[in-house]
This record gives sequence, C-alpha cells and structure tokens, in this order.
Amino acid sequence: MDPTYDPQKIEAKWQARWAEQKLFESEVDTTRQKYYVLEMLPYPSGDIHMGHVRNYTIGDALARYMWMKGCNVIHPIGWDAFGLPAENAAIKNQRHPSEFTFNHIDRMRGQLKRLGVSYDWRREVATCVPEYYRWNQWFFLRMLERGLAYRKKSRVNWCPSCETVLANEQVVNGCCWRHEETPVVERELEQWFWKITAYAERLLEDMKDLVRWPERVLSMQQNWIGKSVGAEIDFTVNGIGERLRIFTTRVDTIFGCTAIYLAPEHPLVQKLISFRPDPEKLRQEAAHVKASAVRARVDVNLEKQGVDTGFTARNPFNGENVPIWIANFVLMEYGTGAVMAVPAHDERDFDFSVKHGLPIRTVIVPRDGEVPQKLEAAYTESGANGRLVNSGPYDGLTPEQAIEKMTRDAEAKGFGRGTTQYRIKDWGISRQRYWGTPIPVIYCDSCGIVPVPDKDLPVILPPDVKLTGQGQSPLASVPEFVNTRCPNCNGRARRETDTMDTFVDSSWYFYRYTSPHIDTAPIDKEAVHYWFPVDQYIGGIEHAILHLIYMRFFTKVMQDIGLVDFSEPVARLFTQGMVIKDGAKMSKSKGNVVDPTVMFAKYGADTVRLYTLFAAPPARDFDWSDSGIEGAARFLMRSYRLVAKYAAQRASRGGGHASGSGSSKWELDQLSPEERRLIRKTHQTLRHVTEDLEGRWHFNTDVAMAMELANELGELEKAIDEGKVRPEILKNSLEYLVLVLSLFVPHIADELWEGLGHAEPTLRIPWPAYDPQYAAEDELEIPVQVNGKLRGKIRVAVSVSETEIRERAQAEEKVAQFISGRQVIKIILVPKKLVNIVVR
RNA sequence: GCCGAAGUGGCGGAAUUGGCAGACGCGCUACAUUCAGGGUGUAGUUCCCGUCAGGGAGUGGAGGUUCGAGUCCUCUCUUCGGCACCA
Repeated sequence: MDPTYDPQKIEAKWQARWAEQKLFESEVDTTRQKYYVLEMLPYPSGDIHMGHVRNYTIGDALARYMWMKGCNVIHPIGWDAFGLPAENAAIKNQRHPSEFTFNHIDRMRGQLKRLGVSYDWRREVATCVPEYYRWNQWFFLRMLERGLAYRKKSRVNWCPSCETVLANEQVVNGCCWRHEETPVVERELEQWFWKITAYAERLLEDMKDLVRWPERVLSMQQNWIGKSVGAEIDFTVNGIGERLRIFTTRVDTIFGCTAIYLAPEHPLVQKLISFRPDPEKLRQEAAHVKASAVRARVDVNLEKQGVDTGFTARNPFNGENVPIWIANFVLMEYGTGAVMAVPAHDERDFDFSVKHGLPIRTVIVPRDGEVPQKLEAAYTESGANGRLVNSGPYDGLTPEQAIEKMTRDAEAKGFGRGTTQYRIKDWGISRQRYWGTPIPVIYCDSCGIVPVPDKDLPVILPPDVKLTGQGQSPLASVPEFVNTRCPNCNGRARRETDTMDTFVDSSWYFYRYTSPHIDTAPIDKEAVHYWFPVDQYIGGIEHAILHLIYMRFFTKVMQDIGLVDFSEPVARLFTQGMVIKDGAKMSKSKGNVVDPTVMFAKYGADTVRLYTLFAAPPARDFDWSDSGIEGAARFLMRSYRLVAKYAAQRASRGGGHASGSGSSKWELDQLSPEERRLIRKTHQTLRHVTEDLEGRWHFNTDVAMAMELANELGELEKAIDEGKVRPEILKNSLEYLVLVLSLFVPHIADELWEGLGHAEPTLRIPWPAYDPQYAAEDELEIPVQVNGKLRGKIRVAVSVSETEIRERAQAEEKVAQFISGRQVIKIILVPKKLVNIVVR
C-alpha cells in the first residue's frame, strides 16, 4: 500500500482490477436472491453532468450494499440514443447524427467508468441501433393489432424550435419541454396515436400497488390522468332540433342551469351561424371569442368573453329553454365541448353571468339554513351539507343523493348517462424528424394502411438522408425508403415517413437489459421473470409524468399481450433532488456549470462521489459549493493516512493476508476504556449505516457517522500509540470503517482494504452485522429534571445488557439529592435519556 | 383555486419512536507550525447579558396537548414544485 495518497492512481488501479475480475457481472441464478438496481438511462449529450454523478452514485451505494448483503445484483446502464440534439448538431455540422451519438456514447462511457460505478457493461444497450429499435416497431405492430395504435387528423402541439410535434406530456406551461422559451403552436396534422386513455383507469387503479413510490409522483400522475366522474345530458336545440350533449360532474345543480356554453371550436357553432338570418354578425363575434380563447391558453387569467348565439336549448329535466352562448373558457378537448352554466354554484359561471346579465338561480341551500342573501356566497353552499331546492321532484335530497337519482332517471328516460372523463389524452407518437424509430407502416392506394409484416422488421433507418430541419419528415425525401411494395397486394405503395417519439425507446429499455442480445423477441421471458420487478429505480423528478407514466402504460400492454406476468415494473422509486449552483439550476447560459470531469481531475472520483452524498440528503436539491468539496477531500486524506499508518505497522510486523473481516468477540469488562469507546463508536456507525441503507436513505448522515468514527480514531491516536488499544481491536475498527466507506468511495476503500491485508475487493466481503451490545451506550450522564425543570445530571453506570428496571432503581437512589424532602408524585424515566421527578 | 413538499446558526445540514436542539461538514476567530502565503494541527464558534462562574432567549408566527414539543393537534404566514377557466 502506497503511503502517499494519490487518488488518480488508486482509482485507475482498482477500475482495472474490477474489470479484470468481472466483479460486477451477474447471471440468472435461482438459488440466490436477486436485486435489480436501475438508474434512468442518460441521453448521450456528450459529457456527464453532476445530476448524473449524483444519480449513479446513489445507485452504486445501494448496489454495492446489496452485493455485500449476498444478493445477486443486476446493475445495468445504457443510452437513450435517439433524439433531436444529435439531429440538430448533424444539420449544423453536415454530419450524420449517428456519428455524434456514438462519439458521445464513447466519451460518456469513459466518464462513467472513471466514476467507478458498478455496472455490468456486457448489458449495455443503445436505443438507436436496429437490434433495439426493431422491437419498438414490433411493439407498434402489436399495438396496431389490438386497436391501441390509430391514425387521426387532429390539432396537435407543434414546437417551432424542434420542428416537430409534441405529445401533451411534453408541453410544459404552454412551451416545449426542451425549449422552455418556445411557445407551442397548434397544427392540424395526421398523426399516429397510442391509446393510453384505454389504460387510464388501470394506471390509476394500480397506484395502490406502488406503495414504495413517492407520494409526490403518484399525486402528479393522478393530476395528470385527471379522472372526473359525472354525467352527460342531452339538451335539444330549439328551432333546428339538434341534440346538444353536455358533460357535468354536478348534475344535481341542473335545475339551476340558466345557459349553455359552447367551446368556440364546437361543431354546432358553425351550424348555428348558418341558421341565423344574419350569419355574418355572429360569425365575426364567434371568431372574436375564438381568438380570445387561443390567447387564454397562454395567458390563463384572461377575461371571460362570450357571445349569445340567439338560439336556445331545452333542458330535459324541467323543459326550460335556456340561451346558448359561445364562451372562450370552454375547452373543446374536454368532455363534450359544451357545458351547462349554473351561476349559483360555480364561480366561473357566476362571473360570466354577472358580466352578461344572465339570471342566477339557487338550487342548493345549507341544511336547516336559509337561502344565502349574497349571491356571491351561494356557490360555496353546494357542498355535502346542502339540500336541493327549486328542483322539482328532487327537492330535499342531498347533492350526493340527487346526483345518483338524477343520473338514473336520465338513463331511464334516455336523455343522459353516467360517464367518466379523463384529462389524459392519447399519446401522439409521430415525429417529423429523422433520428428516431421508423414507424412500420405502409400506405397502399388499394389496401390502405398496411402494417409491415413482422418478418420484414426491422424497417431500417436509411443512412443517407439530407437533413434540413425544415419541418417535414426527412425520410420523405429518400425515394428508396419511401417507395415500396404493398405487403398485401404487391402494388406500389409508400412507407410512413414519420419516426417515433423517443419516449417509446425508454418505455421498455429496462427489460432489454436482462437479455440485451436476444434477437427472436424483445425480451427473454425467463430472464425477465427472474430479475423483475425492478427493486429500486432511481432518477430525477422531471420524469414524473413523462417517462414514468409511459413506462407503466407499456408494461400493462406487455402484460396484456402475455409478455410479462405483472402489471407494474418498478417496486420502488426514488426521486433524487437536483444539483444546483448558487441557487439556480446549472446551465451553460448561466455559466454556473460544474463539470464532473474537471472535479475528477482535481480531487478524484471518490471525493466527488463522497461530496455529492454528504452535502444533502439525496431526495433534496443540493447547492454545489466549491469549498464544501474540500472538506470531503480532507476527510478522505485523513482516513487514508490513518489506515495507512496502521497498515504500515502491520506490514512491519510481518502480517500476511488475513482472511475475512475479524468478527472477534470481546468481553466488555475486559476492555480498556479506550477500547470500549472505539468498539462502541464502530458498532454505532455500523448500526446507523445498515439501518439507513435499509430504507431511509439519508446518506449524508452515514458519511457523517463515518467521519465521527474517523475522528474518534484520530482522538484515540495517542492512546493507540501507547498500546492502550489492542491491535486486533484497532484492526477490527479500521476494517469496519473501510467497509462502510466502500459503499461511497469504493476505490479508496479497496486500496485501504488491501492495505489491511485482504486479497479480495470489498464488494466480495459480506456486509458485517453490528452487535447491539457493543452499539449500546454503557455509561450515561442522565439529566434530571424536577417538575420539568433541569436540575442537574446523574451518572448512571448501566450495563448494556441491563433492563429499564435496573436503571430505574439506580435513578431512584440518586433522586433524593434533587428533591430536598418534597413529596414525589411520580418519576418519569426515559431509558438512557432522562429522569424527570414530579414533586408537590 | 386544487394537490404535494419544505421552513432549524453566517452556510449545507443533524436530531429515525415526543426526551440534553444545532451531530457532521463548510465558513469564521485565536494560537502553534522559528518569514509571508498555502497546508496541517490545537482550541473556540446559535443568539443576548457576564472577564469567569453562570443566567436568559431560541427550530417561520399565534394558540393548544404534555412532566417534557423542532417532532403531536388547531389556526396562520412564507417559499418551492405539480395541475389549472377540466365544467
């Protein structure tokens, strides 16, 4: 063992040795408990960033712990390799996207290896190769077979910067998720969709199994799916006899309906205009409302505007005729695009009615209460405590009862029905870009849409394509690709030229890791059966409703086609906080980026890893501090010197290789005070770290405990040198310190471990059990309170194996000195913590 | 507006079941290391009063439960995140 601490040298040495020993490779082994540690796969952007370092360091600590616990650990990594940045770079530099992508992968692979993460590199997957994306196409065909893929012309989100369509999930605050400054515009396009809405209920329902997922993620997904239970009611448009269907969650208030509002895009609008004697005026006004609605999508607090169509609709419940308005706040995409206005019990309807002088009728009043005098307050009284009034046969019912009865009645009479609406929309997967999976579909003039047969997969992305980024599918300009034969009739046909959303790639990559090279199916069922579910998934919160909902959807489809026999792929999810600098997200434009590779060069990878774990609990955001990392570096240097010193002494005594870690037992009363102190601290550290890794995951406190143990060793240095601590006890403590460190700083730990005389790397060493006897306090200074006031302390020598009874007796003996003759009412003794004497 | 998370020293944070608030680290101060700087070591470092001894206050705010509250309950303020004219 080298007495001088040179992290670069140590890290290179151990990385080479681990690779040579194939230390992180695992295979299916049904005799052993498996454990699947998964981190979200990176996009090969060129260089890893601190978020990656944090993500993979957390995963690595867990993976190493599980290895040492004796589990058969799978810990894979891959590349989310399709996507726009490579295509854009390719356009700019007149090169091929694959060139960028593979260069970046090579570079980032090197950086990850430099970080020393325990990956099984044989399982590496890149999503941009035909061996992978052919299975995206295969899944597409299965979706098509099951009616889950369909083509539809619709208004879609278009990002002018990406020059392509975006899914709803990829629009954030009206802007593109990649271009936060670029507002999304709407375009009418023919697109492929995947019917995720068919799984909305199951996505909600199965959340009950995700007990080890963060509440936050589940609630975000729940919001996103946006289930609301209500009813559709058919009104009739007077004069033209047309049916007008509305959706409401509050059918109980329908007797308070004083108008119908249509979304500006509602198909009935054009019809009503045409029936007007003076169509032009209404047409202009309607266009005006529509324009304001478009603005309202960007600016949410825009004023409510509307126009009366002059037509009325008949309320089937009471036969009343109410005016039909066009209103800018009604969404065509939600429900039926038409709503009933109940101004007395809905704030928006109230505002609108006041503005346009529409009547307001209260139909729900508080139980035993009076009709509210102030109309503004009325809509607050529509809750569970209310009773219906002015509602004909339904008077006196609670809203809950009324909803049920009115829905039943509407169904019986045929003018309505109970329905459920979801906010989530089908997943639009078509992208008008090149660097993605070709959609395996052929258009034939005589046969229509024809799926590419399985035997013809993969549909290879043609390498020679002129990339312009001009907003149309680049594949359309490659005749050899486009022009093909119909698999049905062998007639002339054209291929689909759009590619798939890259979120398709990441929806199932973690299955592929378990059998990355199989070429007869997307996954090997046996391997998946053994390794799944993923025991621990770790990644950023930003994917809460993108990747993490698509992935769940995909698994359910896979279950339905018999590929897997479970419905949720991830048992436990951990979302780490962001790495920020000076209170802001790191970004090139802000110039506050901390480059991990620069830090590796300056401090070594272990120091960077240690600092990212130590600075904050993993779930929280952490603000990078350049001086903070110095502390981590100092600690490692100190620990290294400490162990090196005793390793050197050992070597000079001629110690050869030792076997395993010494788990010797010592009688407590035969230990010197220094030995007791050291052993206690050692086992306390072990206890803390073990319990923390079993669930709490506050790695910052684990590192702090290791620091305390090292500090304790430092403080005892003189006593140790004087021989007050037996060498075997010292060695035992040092070994446990090193094993704890091996989770966080594996290179240095292995170097130290070797220095302590062990041949095997720490990963192969069983995680040591702490001994509760040693971990317990054995001599305590207990604060004594009288009537809750701190009055002093007593020293109580508590044998660690003793019970509370003994402690109580000792405490009571000593209590007298604190009460000076007053009557004791009770003594509250918190074991090992505190004595409180309550006196009169 | 709805949902979720969080408020503790100069800073990052600790206190797992209510039991010595501020572990660990950064920063700072003093001293040592026979120049400076750096490094390293030692001591100190919540605030206020006090030379010391010691005393008082203190976990966003106001109440409450309890012998005892950062932790539990009620109300409230602030910050961050998600959803949002969703009928």
